[in-house]
Amino acid sequence: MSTGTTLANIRNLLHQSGFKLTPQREATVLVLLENEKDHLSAEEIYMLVKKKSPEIGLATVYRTLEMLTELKVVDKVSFNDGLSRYDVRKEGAKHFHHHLLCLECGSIEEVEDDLLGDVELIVEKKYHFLVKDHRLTFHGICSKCQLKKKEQAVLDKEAAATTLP
Amino acid sequence: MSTGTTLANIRNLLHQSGFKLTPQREATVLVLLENEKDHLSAEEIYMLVKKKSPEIGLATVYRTLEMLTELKVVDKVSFNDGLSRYDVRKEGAKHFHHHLLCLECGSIEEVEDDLLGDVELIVEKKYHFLVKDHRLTFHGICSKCQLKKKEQAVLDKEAAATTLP
DNA sequence: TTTATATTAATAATCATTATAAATTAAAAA
DNA sequence: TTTTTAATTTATAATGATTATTAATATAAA
Ligand SMILES: [Mn+2]
Ligand SMILES: [Mn+2]
Ligand SMILES: [Zn+2]
Ligand SMILES: [Zn+2]
Repeated sequence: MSTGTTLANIRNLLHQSGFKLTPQREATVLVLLENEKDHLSAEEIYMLVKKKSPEIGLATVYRTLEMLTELKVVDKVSFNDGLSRYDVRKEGAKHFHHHLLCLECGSIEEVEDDLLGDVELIVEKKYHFLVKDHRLTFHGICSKCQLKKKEQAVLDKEAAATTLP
Repeated sequence: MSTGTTLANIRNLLHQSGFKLTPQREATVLVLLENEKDHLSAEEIYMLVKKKSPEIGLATVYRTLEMLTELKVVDKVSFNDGLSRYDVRKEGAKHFHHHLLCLECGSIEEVEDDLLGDVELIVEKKYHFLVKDHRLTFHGICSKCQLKKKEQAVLDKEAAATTLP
């Protein structure tokens, strides 16, 4: 059902680049693939990998993530919360997807649409900058939190109506 | 000559929010204004502030930066180099400007153009996400480094022509 | 002036990440 | 197969950025 990145693909990519897919690396890759919608930190990945391979070391996870970032299997992203998070790059997608970060609940939604084509052209023409990649995150309020706020506003109004005559 | 943020503006803003502009805070704000094109880290700001007020403490700089971020006087940004950088928000500009990060030389160029209007509309319509702010950074090769690369390619070709007959 | 509050400096503590060194594993050579 | 070499890993120490703590100082209120 998925056109996405598979373990076999990644194994080939590593071999082509002169690396081997050790059991530790395989366990790390599997955790990433099993959670591809998430944006896990190194520590979170480490905890999940330990369930499969309890003997793995944190430094190995960091080294593996660095390698996977180098090979563009994952993208390292930062949402201004003081640590790096890792995002599996979709196999088909030429461009990196975008993010919607909710300022209320902290949720992160993914946007796969290719929205920056025109913008990149402007940047290349006007600034003579050769674009290779991008990072785009919108900060705002997710639909759930907008609803919650509306409901709260209704409750507040009712409460005001009963206390003040 | 500048429609930008001034010390007086910031003093007012602090007072409105119930803070005072202490000498330490003033020194920190001045350093930020004197380097508004840069993207200084807390440590770099601390070093510059120490020239004006050698007795200032690093924690005070951090606290001041946190306050200024809260008041939207500065934006806290991260370029995946492991630390936070601070960017003075232009007074007039409603939207946060964009960045061009060169993967060769590490330089950061600013893009003031409002490029995301249409994109934000799509996000609001399709994802029902209420956009408040954004972060957009392009990764690529700056014009200088493109030139350097071209020149190097010419030199390489010449060298190959003289060694191999 | 006395008292309360805000702010600061100095420093310790924490958290994420990287470096180091010894041990283990896998590949290559003999 | 044994020996040697290189790659990889684990455990742990070190580092670097940021945050928390605490006692001192400055400012405002009573
Ligand atoms: Mn993502
Ligand atoms: Mn900037
Ligand atoms: Zn939300
Ligand atoms: Zn460059």
